[in-house]
Amino acid sequence: MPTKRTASPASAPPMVRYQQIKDFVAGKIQDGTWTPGDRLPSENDLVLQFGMSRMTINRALRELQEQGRIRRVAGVGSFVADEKPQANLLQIARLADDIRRRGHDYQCQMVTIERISATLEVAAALGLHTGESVFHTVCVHLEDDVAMQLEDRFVNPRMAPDFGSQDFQTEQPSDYLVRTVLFDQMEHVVDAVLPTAEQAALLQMDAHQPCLLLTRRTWMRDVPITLVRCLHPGARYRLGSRFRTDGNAVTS
Amino acid sequence: MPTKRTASPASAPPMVRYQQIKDFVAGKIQDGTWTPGDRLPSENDLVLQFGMSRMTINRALRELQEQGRIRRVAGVGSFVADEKPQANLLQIARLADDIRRRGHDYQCQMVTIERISATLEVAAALGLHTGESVFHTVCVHLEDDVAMQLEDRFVNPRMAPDFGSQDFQTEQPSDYLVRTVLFDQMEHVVDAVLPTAEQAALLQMDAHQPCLLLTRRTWMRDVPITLVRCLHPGARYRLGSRFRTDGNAVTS
DNA sequence: GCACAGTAGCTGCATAGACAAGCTGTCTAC
DNA sequence: GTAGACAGCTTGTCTATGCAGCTACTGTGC
Repeated sequence: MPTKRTASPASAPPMVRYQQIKDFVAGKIQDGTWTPGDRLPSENDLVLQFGMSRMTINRALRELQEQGRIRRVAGVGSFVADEKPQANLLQIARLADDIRRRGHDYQCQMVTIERISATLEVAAALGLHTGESVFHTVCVHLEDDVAMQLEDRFVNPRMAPDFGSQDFQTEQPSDYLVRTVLFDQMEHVVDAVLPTAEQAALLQMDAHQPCLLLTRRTWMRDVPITLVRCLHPGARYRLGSRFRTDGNAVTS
Repeated sequence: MPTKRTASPASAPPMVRYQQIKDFVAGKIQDGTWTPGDRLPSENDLVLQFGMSRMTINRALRELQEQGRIRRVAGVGSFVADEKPQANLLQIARLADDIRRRGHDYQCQMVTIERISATLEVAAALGLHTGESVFHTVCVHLEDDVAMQLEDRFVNPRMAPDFGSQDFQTEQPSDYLVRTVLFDQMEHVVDAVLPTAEQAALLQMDAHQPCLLLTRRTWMRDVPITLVRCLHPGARYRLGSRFRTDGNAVTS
């Protein structure tokens, strides 16, 4: 069959074929259809299913492996990787998992759940106009009853319209967003700051001790999704990353 | 011509063909034969030069682009990327360049250059025995005469035996190391701390204001090269990174 | 001198086929 | 029953070729 490039409407991204496969697989993983350890269809299965060349399928899966989303073993197959979505960068994705992995008790205290008018700063960060309505949550993450993080989150209602009607006693805001909203871009900024008196109280710490402030923003196709400010007592938390210059994360 | 895979001796890495091209190009960049902005041979040039298929050349160059080593423009050509070795992560590589890029004045004050016996902590970080000799430098980096970073560095003399005999008035320790010692692995840890009185004095800051402490270690083939502790006044400096989940760095 | 169309060269993507190499389960010879 | 050979499936790599889309240059007509 001769190559027949599907003409791409100006509205949508070009969507080259290997990207379609990447999105297909990433979507299955994202929505939970395929879970860590599951076996993916073989390259030849996907060739038959999508009618593409094996080289195209191969490129898609190879890039997914480079991103750490899947694991491939020659002679065996491809499998959904164990979850560490952003392990390549600062390992912040899952404070809760991190705490549990160390064998400690994790708890989350919701402090605030509300819908407010965006301040100038929040509006700018989320690409909205000042005064537009945004979701706002505040919660404290505890390790063995010691406060590790004060999470202050703003969510663009255009990207997560049902955010306000969730029960955040059973599921954390971050887990809900990860589960329901895909993102393709992320920004981290790290500051060292002193907490306000109120923040220090919520974190059960001395207001004169320094904190790490991690500000994270995420986007999908250049549309902002969420702005989170995570405040960590400096004495209790640090950020780290280790990697090889060839781009592969260090496994140890 | 039929495919004729060159048998790989057990001693050497497999050296698949696209990797040969990657090494060839990376080597030319590393040794300075090709400098940032230089145009690479076109894919077809390399096809002729190496006698490989264009798809093989294409894969090599595409992966080099994903690593940020080269820049490719459809219809124009491939070029050596402007140097930012670790731009994918925290953008810490070159404080001096960063300051100059913002159009400000940069200066470096050497505070200490010495050879000392490794403390327990330093020995552990550099994989040496306590009491072994290590190089130690301290310097302050200034932006428009304002202290931005206090750099406290320990260097493994096995990896950089001539480090002690350099003239650090003309070249910074970090530049000398980047120029002479390759590394293939790097670790970053970020803390929020209060400076000691001595540190605060060197940084011309209030000792009660928080600092970002960035601790970086580098390795070559699992042998530690250097341990650096960079202390930044929290009010004057922040760390940031932005990236796409498809692995490509965000250009803006 | 200038605007514009044509063209050559480059990267980006896709294909079909082939061989290599690793793993697993089966089947046979003993 | 067990050890070893083998077939079959998987991923990894490479080739030769083609088209599409982009950019820079060049020559032509005015």
